Amino acid sequence: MTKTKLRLPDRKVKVTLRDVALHADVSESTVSRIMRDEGLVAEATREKVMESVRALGYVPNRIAGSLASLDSHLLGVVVPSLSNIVFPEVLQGINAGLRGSRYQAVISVSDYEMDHEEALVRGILAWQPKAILITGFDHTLATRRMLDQSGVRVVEMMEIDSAPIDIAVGMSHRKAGYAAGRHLIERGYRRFGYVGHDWTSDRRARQRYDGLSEALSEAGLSIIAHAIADGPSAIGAGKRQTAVLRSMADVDVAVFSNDDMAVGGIFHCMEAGVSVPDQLAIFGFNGLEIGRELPRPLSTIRSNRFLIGQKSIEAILQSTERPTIKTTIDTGFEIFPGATA
Amino acid sequence: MTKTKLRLPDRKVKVTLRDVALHADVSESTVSRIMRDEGLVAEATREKVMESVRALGYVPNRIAGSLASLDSHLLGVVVPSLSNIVFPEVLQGINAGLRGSRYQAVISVSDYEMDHEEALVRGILAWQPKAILITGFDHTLATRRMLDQSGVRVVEMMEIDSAPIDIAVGMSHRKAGYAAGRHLIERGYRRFGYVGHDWTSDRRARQRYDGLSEALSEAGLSIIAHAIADGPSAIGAGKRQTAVLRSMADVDVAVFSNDDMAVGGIFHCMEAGVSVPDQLAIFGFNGLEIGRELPRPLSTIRSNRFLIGQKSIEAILQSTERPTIKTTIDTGFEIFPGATA
DNA sequence: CTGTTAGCGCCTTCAT
DNA sequence: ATGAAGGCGCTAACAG
Repeated sequence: MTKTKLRLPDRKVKVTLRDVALHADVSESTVSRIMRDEGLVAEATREKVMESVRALGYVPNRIAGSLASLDSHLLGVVVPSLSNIVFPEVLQGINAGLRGSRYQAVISVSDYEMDHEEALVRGILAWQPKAILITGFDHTLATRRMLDQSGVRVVEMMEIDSAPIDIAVGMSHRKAGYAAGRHLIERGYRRFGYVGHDWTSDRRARQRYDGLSEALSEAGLSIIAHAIADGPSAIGAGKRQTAVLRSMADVDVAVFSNDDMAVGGIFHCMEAGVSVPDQLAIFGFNGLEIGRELPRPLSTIRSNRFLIGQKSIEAILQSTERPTIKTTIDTGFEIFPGATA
Repeated sequence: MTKTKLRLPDRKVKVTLRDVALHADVSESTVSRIMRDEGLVAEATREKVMESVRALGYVPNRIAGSLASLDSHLLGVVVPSLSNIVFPEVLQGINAGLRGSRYQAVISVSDYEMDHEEALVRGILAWQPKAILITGFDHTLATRRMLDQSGVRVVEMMEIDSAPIDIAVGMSHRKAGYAAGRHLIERGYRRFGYVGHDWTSDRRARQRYDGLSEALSEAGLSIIAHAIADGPSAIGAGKRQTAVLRSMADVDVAVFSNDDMAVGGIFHCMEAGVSVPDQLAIFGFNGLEIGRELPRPLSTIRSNRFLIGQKSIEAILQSTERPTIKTTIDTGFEIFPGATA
């Protein structure tokens, strides 16, 4: 038996930069430069090396790379949910903004639990991201402190009614609620009902409600009946709570916490033979596709979810160092008159 | 001026394991053990160290940790889209399955572009994940080779009609289409129309169509009219194509590529005053909430998206080493009779 | 129960 | 245009 050093030769041996360097008979740094196409390299050398790369099936190890360069090229993203379609839409905007850049988003879902969010943020920071995009202003104290002290860029998405840690990108939900109120008052509605879902986890719905109340109050009006579902927003919940609302008071318009709930309201009216908007007007929030395609387009407020994601990325890429001044970016909203109110 | 060594003392100096060790007057490995709570440590030492951790605001660097331990605890996930709600639902299942485990999912979106998917997979593999969950069986040759050679666990999600690289978790779309056909034939329908969307990016819709055709063919029937939208599935597209279909032939049932399209069909009928299912029956696929809450519940086939995500994680966690045998997990489907067909 | 010693795989000066 | 040397921050044996 020859004196060969024992190795584990089989398939699973991961091939490293060094293996490529040996195979191509150049130094590791040359291979490194080529893999990152940075610095000058002779065309002949490059080809020789790339051949070795292919031959060995080399895949660079970004973990080692990030450690050495102290730059992970990672962005952390935290959203509360994926079942509410608005958040996937924000993610699409993020994705679109990231195309072509060398950054990579790492998405986490908090399920509307602030403690879980805290754990997620801690876990994300451990990956040394260049930035964190998080939903809203509601975080535990520890989360806020971690984000602040991390020194990385922080975008708080969806709303702009508070002071951000670094950057806020979104719209004023309070103003949206107010605008809805003004709009409906001008259209002659006076007997307002409200159909909503659990506010404890969705403070922005609450803010819209507050804005609505303010507009009504200024006009000497108020919301005369409320029907609130326990759980998250959903079509079925909207349907059931609309029935509840109608049994409570004779309202001429129902304002919903969002389009999902409002679509449920429409379906209830269809089933109950209630004419919309003559007997009951319906107003939502978000501007989802389903609302637009209903036989009678849903009256609602369009929020620009995709734009929020996109602008967030733009803001970060503009400068990956956190400046001393805080930024707020208003992506606006727009009343969509529709035909249900 | 005293002879102090110049440092950059300000906030941004990242604190490392070593800083904590020095501060607490223990060795680095002790701190390391405590941070990972692994191995035995005296309670007194632990507290002393944790105090230093808090005092310094130490956040472990997982990049360095992963490099040293050769274990990233990362799972790569690739879905084609987030706008089609079924994929967020799969992600929720993944998330649920991951809760409590020490793995973290990194999600990427291919936008139904196989070349982009290839780039994503390459990028993910560079992070040395323990597994990759990818959608479907349609990948570029290079993607397939990378996945195969990587040696990591690979789950191909959503469908099970082909041989997987490692694990397949999903349902037979061909059988679902076939079942829909049988069901509708038994209910007496004979003049079949089909409303669909772009097949090139959604091969599973095509498989359901093939299954449907097969069932019809066995009964001596066939699809007598097709209306296909160019773009992706959407309510609006379903609505418009239903109008097209009705102008083409006098069908008594329209089978849709999925529930989004089918809901559009329902809306078209409402607007056009077409009675469902008497004048036109409508059948979808997926079993989305909206279908169930319609005044007349949508007849459809329930797929178990959440379960697919969950089972995929289970399969991986069961053994993070790729075995030689391939596994297929059928998450099934179920006809939901509804009231539109 | 705690410390020591080597790396993990790559990048970044700095030479040459 | 290329190479050599020294880390990046942490973990993994092994001692003790």
